Amino acid sequence: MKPINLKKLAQELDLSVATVSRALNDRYDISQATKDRVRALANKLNYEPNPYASSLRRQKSKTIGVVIPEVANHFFSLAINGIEEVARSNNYHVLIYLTHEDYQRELAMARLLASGRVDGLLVSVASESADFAHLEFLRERGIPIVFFDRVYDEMPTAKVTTDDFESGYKATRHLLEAGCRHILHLAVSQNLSIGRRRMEGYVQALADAGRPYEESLVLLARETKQQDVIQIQQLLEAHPEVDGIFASVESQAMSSYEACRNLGRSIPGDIKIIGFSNLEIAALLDPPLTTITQPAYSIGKEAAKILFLAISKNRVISPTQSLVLKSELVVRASTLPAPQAARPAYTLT
Amino acid sequence: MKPINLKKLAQELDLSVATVSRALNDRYDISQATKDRVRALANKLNYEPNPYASSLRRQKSKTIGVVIPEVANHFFSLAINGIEEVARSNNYHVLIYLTHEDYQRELAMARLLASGRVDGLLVSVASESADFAHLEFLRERGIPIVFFDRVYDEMPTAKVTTDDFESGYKATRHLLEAGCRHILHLAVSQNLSIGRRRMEGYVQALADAGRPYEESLVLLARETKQQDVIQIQQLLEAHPEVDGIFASVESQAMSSYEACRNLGRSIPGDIKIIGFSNLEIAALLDPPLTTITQPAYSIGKEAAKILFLAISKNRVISPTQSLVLKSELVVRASTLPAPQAARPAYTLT
DNA sequence: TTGTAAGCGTTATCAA
DNA sequence: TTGATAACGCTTACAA
Repeated sequence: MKPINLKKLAQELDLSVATVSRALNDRYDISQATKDRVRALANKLNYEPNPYASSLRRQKSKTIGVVIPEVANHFFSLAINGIEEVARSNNYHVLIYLTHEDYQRELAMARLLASGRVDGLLVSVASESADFAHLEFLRERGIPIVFFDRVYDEMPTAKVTTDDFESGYKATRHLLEAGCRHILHLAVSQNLSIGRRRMEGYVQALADAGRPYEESLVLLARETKQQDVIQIQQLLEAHPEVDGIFASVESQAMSSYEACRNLGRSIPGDIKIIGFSNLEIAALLDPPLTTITQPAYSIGKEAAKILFLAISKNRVISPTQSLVLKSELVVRASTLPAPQAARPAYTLT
Repeated sequence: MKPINLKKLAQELDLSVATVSRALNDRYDISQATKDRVRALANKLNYEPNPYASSLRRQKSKTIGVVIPEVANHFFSLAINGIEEVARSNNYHVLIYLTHEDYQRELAMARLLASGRVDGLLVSVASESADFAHLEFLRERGIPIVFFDRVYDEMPTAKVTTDDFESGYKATRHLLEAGCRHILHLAVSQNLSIGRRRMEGYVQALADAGRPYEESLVLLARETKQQDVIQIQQLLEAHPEVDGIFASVESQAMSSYEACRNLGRSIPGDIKIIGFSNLEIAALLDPPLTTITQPAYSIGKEAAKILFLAISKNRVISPTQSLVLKSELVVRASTLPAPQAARPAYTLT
């Protein structure tokens, strides 16, 4: 069954297509009587306007795009929740694109979005991406872009991030205060500014504590989780002095748990671990994981709000609209300082 | 800067719009020479066709919709991964709609999708939904629908599910074999066939073991996680005989852990727990959680494949294309039978 | 092999 | 207050 269109409604009502269109759009120049008649029939026949005809004519897609590295990740799925919420309340639709951290895919997606498919874009860039001409191109085409979390610093637009330097600093200082002397940093790609900032926080905290920064104690994520685990194990064996791990990526904290388990190192007895994470169940891990938790839902929501402000006002987004939200340090047993408390009773909070 | 369109290309090349269009679509009736000329300029100017004009004319949106209850849930985010993979390889775009288990939202979304916005739909219905007229309506409008996991049984289309009866049975029998006598079932809404099937498996396993089915030992999920925890605690206090929990919903297993912890019940000493879950870190929980794990990525992928078969062949989907994939029982410490092994050494696998 | 023109369904402009 | 008509950018008969 073909969908109803304006023409059919118009025929049925013995009105012109234009009048029907205006009635449905509640224009001032149509009489209440006809509006009522038109709406009644439209409802009865379940008329729904063809979005593409409308988009073509209005040059508005009523759609935004969300480009993220990954969706099977609590941070991004919470962010999507926030984004979807705002989009829905603006009667917008959401197209999802996953880059899987692959620059080529990000490039291909940018191409596809260049011709009006979306009215705006929320982007968290792939860690592989070093060149951003594809995003510049979209901006030149007039598509507003708001970055969140993994931002492309140089573009003069709004970015919603967290206090990554402070978080890296806090995390490292927390480990130092818990008695760690040799802290392994499982870092985010240094292509990304969040990676560099967290790293800077780490380095600064070490310096402030009079501890040396050792390049050999920094690892980047590999392709697969299994490779991460192996990589961490090898480093822990080569550097038995390591007594703390700061994971800047959620999955790396989990890999660290596995590596420690495989090597028979106790947490937090032998090694203390802190990780960036949005997993609700961090508290249920063995041992409960101390986390830096980002306000992922809010990040998505605020980024979307900024985007819709630009879309609705038809204005360029200014970098001054950028937002830096605060992450939270949630201390749990994986960084417990006292050796005698290495295995807290299960019934403790 | 306005995007380039066919007209501009045509002017520049001194060709007609039609010829340019045909050249770009690689039609047989255009000479290689012009094809080359056209493509060269299109590339140079970064021409990208307007998708909505094309959709309008071809009556094809090159877009599918995914309607799911929630994205911040490992099962669904893995399924999306599978879906996105297949969509991308078919050069399709993916619109995401989250119902948050709310029937009204599902209804509103169905309306929006009724007029050609998508060429097909992948749906996992909200647990609140009892009436499915909105989905029937979409089908009548000629939009192919494939259900996955949370299916609407009565519609004659393909459904991709897992062996829910068997899984419910296996989970319950596993608890019984581990020595449980009174098993609490944290069930999925009985509106949903997966809810009913898992329940039937639970009931059958009890019957086969000569155990009675007690209605009071079945709970449904509440609005919030906190409510779930409280509800479970209350039941455990009212029914101190409960020594096993079968959670048909991932989050309910976590709530059970919290409830047990709050009440000082040891797992698996006092209470053994098994849960449907796609969390990779089930093994890192305290204690590691025994799970029924669904092949979420494959479910998404297979459902999408069926949908694209229908879209590309322009054929109706037959219920006979339905697929039932197998879930896996992964035994871990949360259901360890022997009391002396209630707290396995940390270094054990 | 290429051009002309119609049409997809909607909205905007102008006239009545 | 309503109607006729053009236009959004693309594809496709049909003509040349």
